[in-house]
Amino acid sequence: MTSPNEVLARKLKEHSRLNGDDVEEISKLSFQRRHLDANEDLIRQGDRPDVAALVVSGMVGRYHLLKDGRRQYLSFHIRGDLPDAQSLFLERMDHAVCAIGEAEMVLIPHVQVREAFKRRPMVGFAIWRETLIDAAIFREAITNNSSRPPRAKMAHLFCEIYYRARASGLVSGNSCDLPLSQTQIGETLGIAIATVSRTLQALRRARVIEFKGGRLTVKDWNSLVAQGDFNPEYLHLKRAVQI
Amino acid sequence: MTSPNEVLARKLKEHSRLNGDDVEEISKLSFQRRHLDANEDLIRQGDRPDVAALVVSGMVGRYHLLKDGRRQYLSFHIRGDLPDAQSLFLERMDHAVCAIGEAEMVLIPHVQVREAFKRRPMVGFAIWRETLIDAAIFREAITNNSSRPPRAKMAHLFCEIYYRARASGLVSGNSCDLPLSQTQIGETLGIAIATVSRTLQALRRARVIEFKGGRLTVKDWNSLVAQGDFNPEYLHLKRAVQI
DNA sequence: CGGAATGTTGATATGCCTCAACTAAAGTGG
DNA sequence: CCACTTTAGTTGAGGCATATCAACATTCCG
Repeated sequence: MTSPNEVLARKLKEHSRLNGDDVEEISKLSFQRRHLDANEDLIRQGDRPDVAALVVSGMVGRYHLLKDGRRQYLSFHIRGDLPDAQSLFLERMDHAVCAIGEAEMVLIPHVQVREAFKRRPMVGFAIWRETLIDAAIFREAITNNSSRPPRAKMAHLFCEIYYRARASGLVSGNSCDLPLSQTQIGETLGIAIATVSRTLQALRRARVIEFKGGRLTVKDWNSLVAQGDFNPEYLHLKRAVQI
Repeated sequence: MTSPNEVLARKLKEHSRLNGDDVEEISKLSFQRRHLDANEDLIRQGDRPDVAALVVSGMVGRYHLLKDGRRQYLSFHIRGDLPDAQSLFLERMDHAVCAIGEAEMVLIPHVQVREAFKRRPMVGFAIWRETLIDAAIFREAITNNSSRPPRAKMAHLFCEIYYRARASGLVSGNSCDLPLSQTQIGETLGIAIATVSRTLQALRRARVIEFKGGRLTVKDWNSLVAQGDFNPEYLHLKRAVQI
């Protein structure tokens, strides 16, 4: 059983060079565990957290709440991700974080993380880099949601989720967890649920993916990449992932 | 005439607390000047910059280049902004930066900035915060482009630009520079140029804004805010700006 | 002054949304 | 464990907003 500290160190190593002392510093972080039921909010818009959350298992999503109550999902996070790392330096949450399916989290006090930065600047830079990759993912979402037709949007979303899962060792065979509902996919890509349903069926019929029971199965990666115009460079991983 | 160092310090103070030593450290940064013609690229997708760019005057934009040659603009930057601060920790550019109208830039070597972080961690945290606010702006763009009709999108865009200009002291009377073409507005919001033209006219007819000659004039701020569902909290400024 | 870039306008087409009715699956309590 | 309720997904019909296309007007700039 890997500890949350190891989970974090492993994730940071996907993009950053950490030496023994850095990993040692990470291993000293203490934390509190937190279980999330499906759909439960971890943080709400306007909150002022004093802990940083780390995903240990399951999936969480970030979202904006609109005036009329609708949601706009912004990103999804898996094991090793820090979905609210920004709260280290931005007081108030400008968005919320909720569980997609059940999730196990770990909460690390901000003060501890800042102490770690002082002793080991590389740890700070690695987490900074993590937040910069987040930003790159947001940029890609702008492009995806603004300039591609529904089928390409969806293909791109699946590519990103699958690729990141793969990089984190969460793909088995050719499938990974993805406990999103079709409604949530619509709220992510800015398309109506009816369109989500029909587009999914088209992708299924074309034998590109399978998606049911909260799992995504990729049957034809090359086709999915082509249809989503997916180029993983924006994820800034140290080494390209083999799929 | 304010120096680029002062421009940067002033900007960072919009969201971060810096003491005399921090400002002193910023004032020691040396740099190279760079003029950009309208539409000239500063950096391209794939580049590996070893300097960080600071906008001294004018406006620059970040954009993705799509397979078919179209552009998706991601954000716009004014005096004091660091449009490629991320390059401090992400080697390769996943997007390009170009001038919107003419712009004066200053290029600060990465090594110098990193030295400043070592001596004055608060300077590093302030720039980190700056990149986190960037990310918040990207998130807002996801929501804007994905879940609002054209008129609201455009109103929101104008709100953000005007509000940020105001915070940086770049509004005179009730107008600020905005040298975007209608084509570029379309490439920002993901709407066709014909729609941009018609929507602009609607906003003009409603006496909400004026937009010509590269300047944006806000005639009815409250109406613009209402139509764009604009809430400036995501900009994370220390104090709300009076408009 | 002439040419290119930018913006305007109208006509037409269509992709996606909306709505509604239905089916299937999942969760709940007796 | 089954009946019932709720939630999630599917399907079709229809309308509308926005894209597309094309012609024209205007502004900018050399």
